[in-house]
Amino acid sequence: MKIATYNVNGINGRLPVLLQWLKESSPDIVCLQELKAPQERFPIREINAAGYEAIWKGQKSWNGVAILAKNMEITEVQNSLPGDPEDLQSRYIEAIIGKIVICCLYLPNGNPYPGPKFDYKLSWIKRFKKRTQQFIKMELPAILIGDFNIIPGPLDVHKPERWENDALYRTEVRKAYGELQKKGWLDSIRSLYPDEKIYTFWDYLYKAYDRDAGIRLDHILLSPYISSRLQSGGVDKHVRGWEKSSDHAPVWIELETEDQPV
Amino acid sequence: MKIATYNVNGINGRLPVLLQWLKESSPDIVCLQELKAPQERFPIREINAAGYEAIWKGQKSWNGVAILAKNMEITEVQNSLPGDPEDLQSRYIEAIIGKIVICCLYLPNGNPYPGPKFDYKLSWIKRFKKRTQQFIKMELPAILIGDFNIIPGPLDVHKPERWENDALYRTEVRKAYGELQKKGWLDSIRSLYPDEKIYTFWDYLYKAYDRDAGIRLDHILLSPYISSRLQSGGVDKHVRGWEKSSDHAPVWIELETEDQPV
DNA sequence: GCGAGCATGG
DNA sequence: CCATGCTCGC
Repeated sequence: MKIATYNVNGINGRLPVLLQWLKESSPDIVCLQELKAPQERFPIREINAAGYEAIWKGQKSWNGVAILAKNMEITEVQNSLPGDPEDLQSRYIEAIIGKIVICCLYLPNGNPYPGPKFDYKLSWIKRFKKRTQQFIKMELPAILIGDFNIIPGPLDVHKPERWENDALYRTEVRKAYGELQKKGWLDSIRSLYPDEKIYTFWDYLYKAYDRDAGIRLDHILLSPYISSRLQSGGVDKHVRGWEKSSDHAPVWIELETEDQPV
Repeated sequence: MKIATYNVNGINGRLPVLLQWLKESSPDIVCLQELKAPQERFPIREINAAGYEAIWKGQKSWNGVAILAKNMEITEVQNSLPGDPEDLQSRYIEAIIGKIVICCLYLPNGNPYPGPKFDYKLSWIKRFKKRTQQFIKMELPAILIGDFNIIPGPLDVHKPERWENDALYRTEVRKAYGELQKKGWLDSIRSLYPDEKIYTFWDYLYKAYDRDAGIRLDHILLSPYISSRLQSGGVDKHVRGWEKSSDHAPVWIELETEDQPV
């Protein structure tokens, strides 16, 4: 089973690219971030026509997340991150698909540091950790997947020194990312490629993609009750080079299907 | 020789459509209106690549006119309508191409009526008539071509009654258009099709093109010293139906070449 | 650089 | 309905 995440940076402007990628990549489950469209302007007809069911949480202009699945029922569990009823940003949607909990997230960017946006990022992470701990306690096969807006370490950034005081690389958020792993969450892509520079985002500015001046922000974390099923994974880097592409590239993993011989 | 006019409604947004039409229609001389681009953002490279030389007068956001020619030298004579140095709108450009004077115009819309915009339209027309009289007096082969923002008569509008108090159809402007003809200027398209409903513009709103609820605004007027060479003409109406088309359609005529037997 | 809204003009 | 140019966020 192939599971992917793609920060589309505008679902409607990105539709041709998204459909092209779905066609060539054929993932079973896809998490999307930065829809940048209100609930009623999600292109459900075109997504259906491409063979996918979907749930989504839209928002005008900003944020917005969705979960797509091919030939599988999607049971929505949450369409916002629990823990703060005043938080109206559409950054989290959670579903059960074929016994797996899928948590699709678009974690706040947090820049500029320091400031209220960074504080919001930290409090969002705190609420998120609380939620993820519930899956650990319940011993559930669960996947945390999406744009974390966290650069985990020096292998995940072209020039680490340029990012020291950036909210994506601050020690506080990298520490939080490390703590998730201590709790048992496996960074699937890094576990498959422990020593390589890997990026999932290249800025539109300064010809960042041409220079391969990227960062790794999009992650797929596996709970201990599913991580043994990890078989392969990667970044569809070439998609970033397409005409009218997002500034992110899709990231994917393959999981062994449950009823396969061990 | 084929001479055409096309109100492109944004030269840069319209470039694919314009190039497609140039390719299929292959006019020798083309007048464009509503470039909606400043002088430095006219896509001269792409126009050259399509086989055309060009002169143009740009303006940020609004107006803007150009003259294109294939395999002919363009000698710019005016890049604004004489008679009012305070008028900064880019609505007129005049050139000599192969002994013919080409006056490319984008006459003010004039709505709402009554008001200062309508007054501006009338004073623009007055200055324009003065200029055109000079060509008559000099007995020159000259062509007045472009978006006149004048509906000449009831054959040129789907529902005349809806336009009675519109600046495009007011008696003042229709009278001015009639006076041009009395001075010898031939409405080439109307002279070829004296009895037909002919439109060159269909509003983007209310599915005007589907309903054929159009108006005729784009005209090609010939001085007495060239009008005998008129052979054919028409409206490339189908272009209005293309994806991402302008709200106007191109209008063209064919002139007998000078050295042909009479 | 490139989304998305909004204002403005037609 | 559409094009431009502005602001904003990343």
